[in-house]
Amino acid sequence: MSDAAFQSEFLKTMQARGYIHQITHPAELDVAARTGVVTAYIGFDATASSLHVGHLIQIMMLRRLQQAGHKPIVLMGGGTTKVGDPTDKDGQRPLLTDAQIQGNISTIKGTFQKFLTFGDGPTDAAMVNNDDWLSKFGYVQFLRDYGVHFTINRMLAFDSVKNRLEREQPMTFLEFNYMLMQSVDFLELARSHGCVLQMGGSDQWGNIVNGVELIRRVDQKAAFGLTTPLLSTASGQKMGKTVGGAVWLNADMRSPYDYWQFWRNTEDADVGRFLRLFTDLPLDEIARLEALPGAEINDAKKVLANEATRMLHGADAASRAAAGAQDVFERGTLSAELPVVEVSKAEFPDARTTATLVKEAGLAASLGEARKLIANGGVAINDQRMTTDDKHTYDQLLPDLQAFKVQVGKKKIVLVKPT
RNA sequence: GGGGGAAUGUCCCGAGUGGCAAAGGGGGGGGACUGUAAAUCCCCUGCUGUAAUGGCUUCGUAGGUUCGAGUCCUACUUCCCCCA
Repeated sequence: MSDAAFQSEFLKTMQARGYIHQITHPAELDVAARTGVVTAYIGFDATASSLHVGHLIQIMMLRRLQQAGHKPIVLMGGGTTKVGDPTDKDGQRPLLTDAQIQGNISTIKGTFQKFLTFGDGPTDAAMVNNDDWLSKFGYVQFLRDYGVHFTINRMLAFDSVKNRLEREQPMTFLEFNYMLMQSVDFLELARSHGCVLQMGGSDQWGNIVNGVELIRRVDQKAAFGLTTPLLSTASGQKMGKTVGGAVWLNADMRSPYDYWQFWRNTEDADVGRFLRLFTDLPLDEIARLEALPGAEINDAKKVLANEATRMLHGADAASRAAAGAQDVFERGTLSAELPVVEVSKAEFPDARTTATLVKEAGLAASLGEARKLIANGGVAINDQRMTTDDKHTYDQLLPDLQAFKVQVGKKKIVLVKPT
């Protein structure tokens, strides 16, 4: 992919900021993006009630597209989610009910409004749901209209299928059809919206190429595919997994404070890359930030955290998160941004033990785990490191908050408030 | 329809053929060193618990043999491979 000299603003930006892994017809796409409005889409399946940071690079691509004067389409996979994408999976996942899928779509939708401008204008973003067309096909009609264009020989060669077979993991016929459905999506959007480009993660390459070829073969129209590199951290971890599990984008599943923390904890070597991908800062400013020596790189991480949090949760939430972080980590004081867990005094009328507090704070799954943390020196109550499972009476509550400050490790702090 | 194999600590991979709470990895968690980073080193990783050579629950499911079963027997379930 050494398509060094792109002419279009869109592809130049995409290239410079590190979004491009593969493109199907780079030169042609470059011309299209330079001479007119390109309509492009990315599909998102509704497998959870929120998207997570793993989706963020895709969302940002749509944002870059719109910024460059083109038209983004968000495709909600209401129909494809019913089947389940087999890519990168060892086996069939439990199937979601229609109601679950509908629920997930409704809670996911809002995220896109933070990043894109929706409307009826020529470059306004649109949102569609592939259930609208996929669920209308009859089986025989679908096979006759689209099945004829796919050979099993070829489908078996795609990684998503091949890996399963090589690993001797079963792949059901249901999953096998996912690829066709995604190809039909692209064709449908090409016809109804003049969509010419599908983007996605590198694992979607096979699915995307199939759609491109379907359009070129059936409608003899230009169609393109573009994939992003697989995002991992510099030390090889899959991006987005942290102490608290997945990094959700919905505020009710991961607070702005925690979201800010996620970005603040970026590895040194990733700061520049993430600034380019996940903020709108100009490239020269990013170059300056990532060149900061030694511990000063922390300032770049704060900028990253501020910008990323602001884009998703708004300026107020971002500055509160930043101020909270300053209180907690730089001044060692309390912050209203810390999560609060309310517990009942009734069960323990006199006092709570350290282990009980840790468990109730949600920082340990069981009392045994909490005790191990204490034994390892990982627990502090009200900033006092605990080495034994002591009792804490309620007159030891922090006076201003009427709560215990429960800390596990360096970064996990919860206020436990008995009521 | 016939034959052969496989399911292990509910995150994953994977040893284990009568004494096993079950080797070893990975992942995860804690500590030390630092800069709320990485790398490195140490510890932990079934539940419960007066941290007891304690109790309880684990090796696909259900029974059986045995003082004792992940390990042996029977049936069943699911998956893989080969033959038809």
